[in-house]
Amino acid sequence: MPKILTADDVLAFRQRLCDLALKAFAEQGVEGMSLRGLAAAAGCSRTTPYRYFKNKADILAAVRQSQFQKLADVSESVAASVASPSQRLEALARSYIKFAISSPDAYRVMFSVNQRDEKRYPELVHEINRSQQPMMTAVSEAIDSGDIEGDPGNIMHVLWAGLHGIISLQLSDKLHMGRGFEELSEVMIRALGRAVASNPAREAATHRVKEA
Amino acid sequence: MPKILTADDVLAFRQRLCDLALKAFAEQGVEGMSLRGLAAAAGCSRTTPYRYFKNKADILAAVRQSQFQKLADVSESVAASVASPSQRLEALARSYIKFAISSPDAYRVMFSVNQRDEKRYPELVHEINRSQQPMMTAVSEAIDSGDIEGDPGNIMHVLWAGLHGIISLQLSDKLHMGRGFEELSEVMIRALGRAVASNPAREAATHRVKEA
DNA sequence: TTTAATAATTGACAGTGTCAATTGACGATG
DNA sequence: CATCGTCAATTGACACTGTCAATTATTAAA
Repeated sequence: MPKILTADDVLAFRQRLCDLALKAFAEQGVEGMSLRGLAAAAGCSRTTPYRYFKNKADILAAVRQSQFQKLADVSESVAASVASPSQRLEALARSYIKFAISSPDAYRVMFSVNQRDEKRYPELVHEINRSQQPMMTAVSEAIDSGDIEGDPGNIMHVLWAGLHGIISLQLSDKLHMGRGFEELSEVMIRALGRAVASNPAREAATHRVKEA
Repeated sequence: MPKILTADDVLAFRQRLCDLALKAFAEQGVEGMSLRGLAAAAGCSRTTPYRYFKNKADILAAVRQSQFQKLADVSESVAASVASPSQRLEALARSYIKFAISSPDAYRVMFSVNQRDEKRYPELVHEINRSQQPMMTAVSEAIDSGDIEGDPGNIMHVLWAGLHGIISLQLSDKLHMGRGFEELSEVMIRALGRAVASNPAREAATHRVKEA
């Protein structure tokens, strides 16, 4: 162990702890993710992590930030590869779903965790925003091109809400039937696309569940 | 304190503890909801709750069961008051949203809580199912009447996923703009209605749901 | 080699969930 | 009325946890 930690050493150990934390979270939930257990798994003493993180909440925030960063990266990459705003929206939705399903524990730690004082971690907030921006931009462009009408933030949130809802269902095993999830994803994606494409002002005050 | 506890006494104390638990959860989250704090608030000693509940998880399950029971009751009541399946679906969606928004803490404890081994609490599972059944029934009836086509469970889940997504957004303060939530709710409700009513088989051969 | 800085460890404390042993209250019984 | 036996309630205790202060170990600089 060197006397002076290089910045790389610090980052490496932080990343190592984050990986162990995610694994512990996946296996035993937030409760089971104990600092002492983490330290033991890392092969160091109990309080060593305190030199790299302020406290337990700090570690959790770092874990979440790291995962949101991954999601942001892949989203930006997907967004850069599709020109048409509407097709880009669909591609983003699919990659979002793929990300969640292929890393269920990451998705869980990102969203199913106490986000009471999230704003105390500006870097985390930044990554969260960055992960949403590609979808936001696609919606804005669709609005500019006249395909959609409404507030970009709100529309983006509706899309995201639908995705999040169906992903949550899948991750908590509410969908038993094997290929139910793929079908539902398609239904949801198209339903939301249709919601975006419609003009609520025209249909005015009466809302219908069914339309002929 | 009487020597022999009547069944009513037991239920009363359980309910009392559940109320205190919900309050603690609302104020300090799951972590802050400590058994000792609960006991102190109830005016009894630390281990007295152990005579009424097996452990902490048991209390949480009871709290959630109690809330799901409320939701099931109001849903059944709403369902009984609307004959038309499609209108009933819409009414159920609105009452569902109203329930969540007027009791945000209850909603949070119902869904944003570690549901790892939920199946170990059959009564809780029963209330959860009961809370979903009115919507399920409405969807089934809509299918029987030919308005909709597809698997009732899956369609119900899509509806629920959308509602849950937008409610989650609202409860975590992601929607800043004052009346954003009402607008989004309307968009979501109509979008989902349209999803149910549409026939994707015509658009693409891979997925199906259908229209009137 | 000595020194000063800093990484890492250990000690300690308050707080938690939980079980075992103890105390306390009360209806039934002699 | 006094005693007993039962069950509710309390206290004691243990193994945990997060976290800070004090201590030790390590190593670059002098």
